[in-house]
Order: sequence, then structure tokens, then C-alpha cells
Amino acid sequence: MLKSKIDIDFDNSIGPWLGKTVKIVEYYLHEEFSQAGLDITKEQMIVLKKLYEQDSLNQNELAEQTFRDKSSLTRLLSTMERKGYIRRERCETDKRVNFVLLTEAGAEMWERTKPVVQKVIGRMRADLNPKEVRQLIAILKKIQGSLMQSVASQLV
Amino acid sequence: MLKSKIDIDFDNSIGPWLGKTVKIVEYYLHEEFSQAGLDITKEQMIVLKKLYEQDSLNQNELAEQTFRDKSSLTRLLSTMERKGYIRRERCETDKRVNFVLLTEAGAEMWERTKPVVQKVIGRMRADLNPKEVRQLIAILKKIQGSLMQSVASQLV
DNA sequence: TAACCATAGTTGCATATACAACTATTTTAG
DNA sequence: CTAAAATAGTTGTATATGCAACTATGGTTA
Repeated sequence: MLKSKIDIDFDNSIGPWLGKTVKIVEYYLHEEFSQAGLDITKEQMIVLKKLYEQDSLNQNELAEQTFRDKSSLTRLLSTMERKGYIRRERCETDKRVNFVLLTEAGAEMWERTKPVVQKVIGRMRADLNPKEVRQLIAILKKIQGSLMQSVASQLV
Repeated sequence: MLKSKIDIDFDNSIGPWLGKTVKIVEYYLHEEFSQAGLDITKEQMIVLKKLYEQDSLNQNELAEQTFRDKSSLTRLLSTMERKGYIRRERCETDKRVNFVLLTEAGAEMWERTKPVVQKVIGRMRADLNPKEVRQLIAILKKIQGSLMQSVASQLV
């Protein structure tokens, strides 16, 4: 019947496929963190990585680079501060600004986490050849471009 | 230097690209819901769609089909019940089971939401040709397969 | 049939998210 | 030079998530 024709286009569409894939990736990542005894979430991991690579970002920069609302970042950092992975340091020349710094424990945490992340990424591409990896990234870029364009045009 | 070589392989990896793409899709979807005056989240939308297509699922089935923990689903349904989109009906032959039913308001909500979702999916593939869409889905399936296999093997 | 196990759903707890309103600063404009 | 606007970060409120422990019910087995 007609309805099923329409809905094929819907269910087998890239949106649901993307969503499901990401869910599986996140589940597997969480599983690997647990098995490695790492008390960390995916979100905290991303912040650790950023700070390990470029120390002393402020919260605004960190929020932007990790695609988070600044209020989400505030609370994410509070959790990480409580766990001892990072600390905030008030900027002396502009007291509105907080620099975010990795502690020793945070740096060590990232060093233990990194190989686990690499393992998961390796697993993701286990059945893909290099050409497919390039294709995937190219297609994802196109999707991002289409959406960003339409978001931008609404701001005019 | 060597470090940058290693990290290229990391940053330009499929994991972060997937994550960023999904974030943009979710942002844009939320934006479109707002502009259409739809008081609904992506998660609620997915449940509405499932129930519209196959009414009278129980909570376990619904949790499985939407890839959610049953406790997450419990609370998601409570929100939707409060908003009047669904109702729970206790199964008489097995009183542990709740059937989940779409209300009139819920069905109407899905009918208003569906075209917005279709618009977003259309926008996602705006710059993709049919071959690229097929490639993307095929690659995503492969990634899912690789991960699920490794999760399964740990259960042995 | 009584004791035990399995299953469906809920609740406690911790985490993460965004938007809007707020505080505390700094900069800009008149 | 002061009043207004801009900026960085926090907090209130609402939503969503998973795991583990729990309740209530149903099924099995000794």
C-alpha cells in the first residue's frame, strides 16, 4: 500500500540510522570505560582531551570547542573539579574569565583513557576500508553544511 | 613532529565526526520544533511515531524499539502522559504489563510533527545524491555491526 | 502448595543537556 | 566620567539518560 512506500523513505532514512549508530557507539564506549576501571564519561573525556592538547582555555572557548552550552559546561566542569581532574583559575586581568587547567590527576586520567578511546575508534572502522572512511567523513561534512546553512539563513 | 601525526588520525576520526553531525542535527531539529510551535522533544517525537504506527505496545517493547533503558522510558512516558499525548492501560491478563496508547491529542501531535521531521530529513540529504545516501547507510550498518559483534563477544 | 525464580515497571541516585534569568565584571558611548 | 551595553560565568527549571535496587505479579519446581 501507499503508506508503506512513504514510510520506507522515513524509517530507512539517514536520521534514524545516524541516531542508532551513535547510541551503539556510546554504549560500547561506556562499556569499555567501565571494563578499564575508568571513572569517566564520554563528555568528561572530550574535555580532558581538549585540555591536554591546549591547556589554559577559558570556559567560553571550551564550551565552543566542545559544542556545548556554556551553562552545561559550567556543570560539567564542576563535576570534573570535584573529581579532581581540573581546576578553575580566575584571570587577574579580567576577573570575569576563568581559565580551566588540567590537574596532574586529570592528565594522568587522559593518558589512561586515550588508548581505550583509540581502541573504540579502531573497532568502529574495523570493517571499513580507507576509502569508506573518507567517504563517510565527506558525507557527514556535507550534511553538516546543509544544516548549518539553513540555520544561518534563519538568522538573517 | 610525531605527536601531530598521531593526533590527525584521532581528531579526523569517524567518532568525533559522527558526534558533531548528530549534535548539529539535534540542534536544528529542536530549532524547527520551536519555530513550528511544537511543544515536543526529539525523544517524545520518536515515541509518538512508534505508537502511531503500531498502537498498544507495552513498555518493554517500546523501550527495546527505541533503544532506551526501561527506566528512561518510564520517565519519558510519565512526561508524555502529563502532557496528554499517551496513556497507560494495565493489562488485565498480566497485571505487570502496561500497554501504552496514543491519545487523540497525541495522534494529532504526531500529525503536526511529522512534516517538520520530514523537512529536517530532507534538509540533511539536500546535498547528497541517492548513491551517497545508500553509501552512508551501508557504512553506518557496518560500523554498527563491528561494535555489536564486539559487545556480543564479551558476553560469552 | 510453598519456596524460588523470572519478569514488568518504578524509584533513588548521579550525570548531562539547553534556555532564560541572574551576578559580577569590563567596555563603550554620550 | 558616568550611565548603558556587552561579556563570562552561574543558577533555576525542565528534560533526558543509565544502573542498581526495589515492588508487584506471574510462572516453575520440588
